[in-house]
Amino acid sequence: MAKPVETLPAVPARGGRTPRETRPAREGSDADARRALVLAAARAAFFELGLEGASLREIAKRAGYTPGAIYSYFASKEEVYGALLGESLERLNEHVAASSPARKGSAPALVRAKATAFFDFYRQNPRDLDLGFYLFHGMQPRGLTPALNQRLNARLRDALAPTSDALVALGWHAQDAQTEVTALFAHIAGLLLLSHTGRIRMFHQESRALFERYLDAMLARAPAPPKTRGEQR
Amino acid sequence: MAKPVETLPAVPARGGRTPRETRPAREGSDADARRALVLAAARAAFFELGLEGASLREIAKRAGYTPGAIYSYFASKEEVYGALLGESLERLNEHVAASSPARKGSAPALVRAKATAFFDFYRQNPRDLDLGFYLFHGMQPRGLTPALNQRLNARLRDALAPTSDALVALGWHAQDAQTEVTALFAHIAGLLLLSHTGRIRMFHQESRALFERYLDAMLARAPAPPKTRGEQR
Amino acid sequence: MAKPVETLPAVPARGGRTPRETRPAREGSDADARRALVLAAARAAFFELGLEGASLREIAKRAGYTPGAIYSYFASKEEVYGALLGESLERLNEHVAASSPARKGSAPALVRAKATAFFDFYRQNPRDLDLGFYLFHGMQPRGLTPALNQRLNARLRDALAPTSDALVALGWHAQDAQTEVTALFAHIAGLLLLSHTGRIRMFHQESRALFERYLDAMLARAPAPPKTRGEQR
Amino acid sequence: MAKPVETLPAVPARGGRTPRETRPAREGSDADARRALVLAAARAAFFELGLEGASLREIAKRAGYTPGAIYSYFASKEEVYGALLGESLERLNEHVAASSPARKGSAPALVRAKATAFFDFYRQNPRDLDLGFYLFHGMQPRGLTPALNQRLNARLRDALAPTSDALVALGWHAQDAQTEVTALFAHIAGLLLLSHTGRIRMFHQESRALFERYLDAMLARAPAPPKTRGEQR
DNA sequence: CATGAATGAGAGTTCATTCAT
DNA sequence: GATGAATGAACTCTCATTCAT
Repeated sequence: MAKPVETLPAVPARGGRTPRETRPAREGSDADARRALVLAAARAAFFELGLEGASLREIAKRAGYTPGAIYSYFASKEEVYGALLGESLERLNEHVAASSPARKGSAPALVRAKATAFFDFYRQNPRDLDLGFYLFHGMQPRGLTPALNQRLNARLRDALAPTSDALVALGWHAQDAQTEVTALFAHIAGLLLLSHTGRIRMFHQESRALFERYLDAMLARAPAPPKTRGEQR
Repeated sequence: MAKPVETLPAVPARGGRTPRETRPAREGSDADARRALVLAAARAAFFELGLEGASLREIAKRAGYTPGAIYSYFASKEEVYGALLGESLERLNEHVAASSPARKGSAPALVRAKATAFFDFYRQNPRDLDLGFYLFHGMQPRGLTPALNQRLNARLRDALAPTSDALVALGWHAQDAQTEVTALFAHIAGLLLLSHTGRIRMFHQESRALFERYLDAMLARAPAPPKTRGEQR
Repeated sequence: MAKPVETLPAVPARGGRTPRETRPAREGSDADARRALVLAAARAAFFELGLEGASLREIAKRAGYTPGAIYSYFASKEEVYGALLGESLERLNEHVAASSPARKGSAPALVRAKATAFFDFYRQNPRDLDLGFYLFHGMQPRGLTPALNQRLNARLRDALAPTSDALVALGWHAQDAQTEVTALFAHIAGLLLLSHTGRIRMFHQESRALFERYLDAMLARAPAPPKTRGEQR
Repeated sequence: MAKPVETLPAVPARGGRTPRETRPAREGSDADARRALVLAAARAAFFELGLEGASLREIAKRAGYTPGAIYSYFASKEEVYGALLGESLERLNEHVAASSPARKGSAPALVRAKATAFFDFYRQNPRDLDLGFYLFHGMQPRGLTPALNQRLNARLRDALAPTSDALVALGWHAQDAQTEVTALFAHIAGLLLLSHTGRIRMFHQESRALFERYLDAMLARAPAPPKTRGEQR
């Protein structure tokens, strides 16, 4: 429900000093807040201008810093992006993992729960969808090291795994399950693609209904003879 | 109709220079062919590297030119991109406009024809989808002037209009129609999003069936009492 | 005698056009001259300011260029230094290889010829000695890639080899010969060290006599039982 | 005599902090020790990385400090280098001044004593030779102010003066004496140049014999009619 | 005295663009 | 029409230095 990431942690007004008596309580709290400030500024800049379009100077300006100051918190521009997207996928992971159907035991309900968690995450945090842009497109922009790209891709696979596993438990072949999950992800991405670009506003409200319809269709394509548990994975 | 800049002459096979002895009657054909050569090179470069990732030097190298030579044909790098995407939207426009149902007179068939034309265009020309990347995402990257961005957005709206009009003819409110069309476009974009990035391969073959299912669902939501307002607009 | 490297190749005054009729004669002659111009500017800058002290901006300014223009000729600042020192060692190599004693057959005369060639090269081209500074000190400054460093070290070894071989032919053990050659090199470097820094001027004229005295002492230390030729190398 | 900044207190073993309970009587001794700690760290860093290659951050890290803390002891990075080299020349000065021949009265013995003291100083403290690198080369690197450079040069002249004076006492013209001393210094520098770079090891043991041979040759060049001017200066 | 945050200048490098030839 | 040389602005990043705490 809460959007911890989209909500900016209480950032002290620059220059506003933390009272002395509360300082030793949590060491590094200020630093964390400032790091989050940079991340928030970077998130906005990447959102509007893209990975390469958003210069470090621009990010710094939005955060109220000099470019050099960013390097107190991150080793490189790429690492800012990596921290942002990595943390986003982490939250997605947790969100999907935490979701479970109201009635236990029903396999289709499990699939529905996982898939809906997936959808809802991006519905409630549309900027995270945008952040993963290059990742989802399989792009390799100049500013992104193959090493980081692979690390992020692995995280995305992890996030998709629970839904895929649920489908396998429902009787799908592993490969088909993966295909379906990818299609699902594509659907979500497409459905939300334009819903936050200012192109249309009202669409956003309908998107969930459209998604559920899609989900129903997918579940209706369940394999005819449900396999006995045991050989999945 | 189209501005000369936006017209794409039949693109010669890359590297296939028109031999001098077969110079066609029409003066300036050579120039057009070379212009097209540059555009083809730029299309490939933009596709692989993105708008900012593809340098003019890279584009020129692929076209067999020096960077300076590009300026014989285009005023700026941005204009190369604009010509490319503008022409792509032009072709989309024509493709959608040319489509019509087998049986005339049936309103749903018209919608289906228009929507399918839309889908097939991008299915058959996935690179055009990728080219419109920044446009579809509402981005404003460093290398793209707001003026050009708006011009391109207008073209996209034109391309979406026929389908929207067909829905209105079917009885939808204008605003609802536009919403549905945008959703349709988003669906297409999402469906095709991952189909050419190497993430999955088999999905590509299923995408049309998935699209038709989506289209059926949309038509099934047609407004109860078909209005007789005729053709507004 | 001639100092081809220290002498600047006839560089056309910037903006002075080469007459048209002479242009097709030697393609690239202009480019070579300008490359040499950059190298000469870099040599001077490195000499006065050191490898890290001489900025690309400074080098460019001395050459009458913008920093970016340097990259038309060299891929990096390090490559400028590498070209400079590499070519210097190349000339040293050739100079030593070309030297031979007046009377053939005398082994000590051969050693003397090789060693003197070595000494004279740096005596006549003192800036080359300075250029190799980091190399001779075995330093690994920030601006120098290990790869380049190794390549240059290999070239220096090649230049020292003829003298070492001559000593081996004289009857020294290979390892002793190498030690002596290194000592010789150190002596040369020390002797010339201050002779071109403006600290003293007249010393330069005496340096050769001092060197010959050192050389005599070295030859006087020749191993007692001269080995029969055959097993060297 | 020496400025407090230039005085080097007995350098504590790196990492060996003086325990608080043994705090010596003299106030400020702790501060001096910490200052020396910084100097020792800087010496090592400059030795390995050069003047510009060694960042303040690196120096501070080796001393167990943050960069800002350095400014409690030195006004600038340049001043650290100045203190280091200045103190080195000071020690050289004292070492040469303290040396005297076994048998008093012999003028050549005095020269030999002074010159040998000079050589031995650098033989026993090769890092000091390396530290004076930029000075001995007459370089003006980016990080070195002309003012400091001149101050250090004056100190070097002071250190060379006793030997030069001894030569004058032996009958040389003042100018010739200075030339000889500079040559001597160059010889020392060259002889020791490679003895601590790992290039060769055994050479180090021979260096003194080679130096004495050189010294003999120099003394043999003594002017024919020894002057009786006594002690000028 | 020492820290951690921040600055501003400057580093090497890339790139769209211009222009004489 | 095309080239090669060159520019100038912008980029990411480093570093000596300052200062409130």
